[in-house]
Amino acid sequence: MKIVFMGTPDYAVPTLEALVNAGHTVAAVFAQPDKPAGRKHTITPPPVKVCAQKLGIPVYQPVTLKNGEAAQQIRDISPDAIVVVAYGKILPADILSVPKYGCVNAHASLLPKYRGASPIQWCIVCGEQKTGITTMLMDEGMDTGDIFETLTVDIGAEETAEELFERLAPLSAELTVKTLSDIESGAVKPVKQDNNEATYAPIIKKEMALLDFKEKTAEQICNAVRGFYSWPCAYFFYDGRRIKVIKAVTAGKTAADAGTVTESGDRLVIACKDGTCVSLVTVQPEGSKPMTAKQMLCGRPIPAGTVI
RNA sequence: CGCGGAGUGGAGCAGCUGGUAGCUCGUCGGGCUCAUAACCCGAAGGUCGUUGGUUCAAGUCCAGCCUCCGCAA
Repeated sequence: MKIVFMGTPDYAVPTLEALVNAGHTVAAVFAQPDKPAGRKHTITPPPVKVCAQKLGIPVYQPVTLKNGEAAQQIRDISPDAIVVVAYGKILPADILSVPKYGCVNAHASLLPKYRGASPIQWCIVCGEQKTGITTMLMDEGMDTGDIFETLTVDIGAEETAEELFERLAPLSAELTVKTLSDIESGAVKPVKQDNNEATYAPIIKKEMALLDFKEKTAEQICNAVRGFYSWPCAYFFYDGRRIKVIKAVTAGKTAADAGTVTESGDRLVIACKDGTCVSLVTVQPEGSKPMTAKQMLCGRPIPAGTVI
């Protein structure tokens, strides 16, 4: 099949590679424009672009798809299908209508649950035990297209978003290749989503990862720590300094008010909502490397009784 | 030239206005105890990232370099 691939981050790279390995002709790759990144603000190309160049595929990085220019470029290429994985832009109707097989998107959730930009993180933050990959025929909405196929996976009890990303990326590639083949052979028909079941996974903002020990249970805190790792990373403030929480586990019950530090020594335990307790195992104070809570307390004590 | 923090005994930190270093934890030895990760006593262990400069004297001031990290993107 002649394909135009659209994707940007690491997560999309395995799919691009899989398409090529499956024998498809990837005629062009669309990725977000290069952006300044890192401590020095060096202009950095997105991973998909790097991969495409290595494969010798022409790369397009339009700032917008809405002015018709990209649509014309794609019409000139005249692909059988457009495959979209974590591209980061909504495709306008004049692009959606170009390929005869339509635009196929692999979304990292079990649609219609967790539509939106950050399904993987929110699944974990919300304490889901299962998630998956859904391939769908894109329409103009946000992940509202008709579903082709799904693939379900269990989420590990201690799995972080970063780990889940790495696990899902190749599965996404696998399902995408399968779906394309099934579309071509007519083995699969798109099925409408049940909009009443839809939930949303909005793009994550830094502030969302601020831990509130008073309003969340220990379990919710732990889920947030896992789900927001490694970006932006769950955190709280103490003494004016931001402290990231890398790893946390639940730690029984207490009668102390939520937000109170109940143990400060070998462990750092904080009371949460409903009498639950969370033990912060690995933390990273602003400006420092990650360390155990015990190590941090040696040099920067947080006395028991302190209310966070 | 995006902003900022940091490199001090095994770990995490303190050390203000310059006169050879301190805290918590750990380690080792001893003691208490039925016992202990608890407690008490004691000990070991640091060319203070690196280079050069200022000075009678620098971890402490100045300049350069290396490395790490947070923000931002």
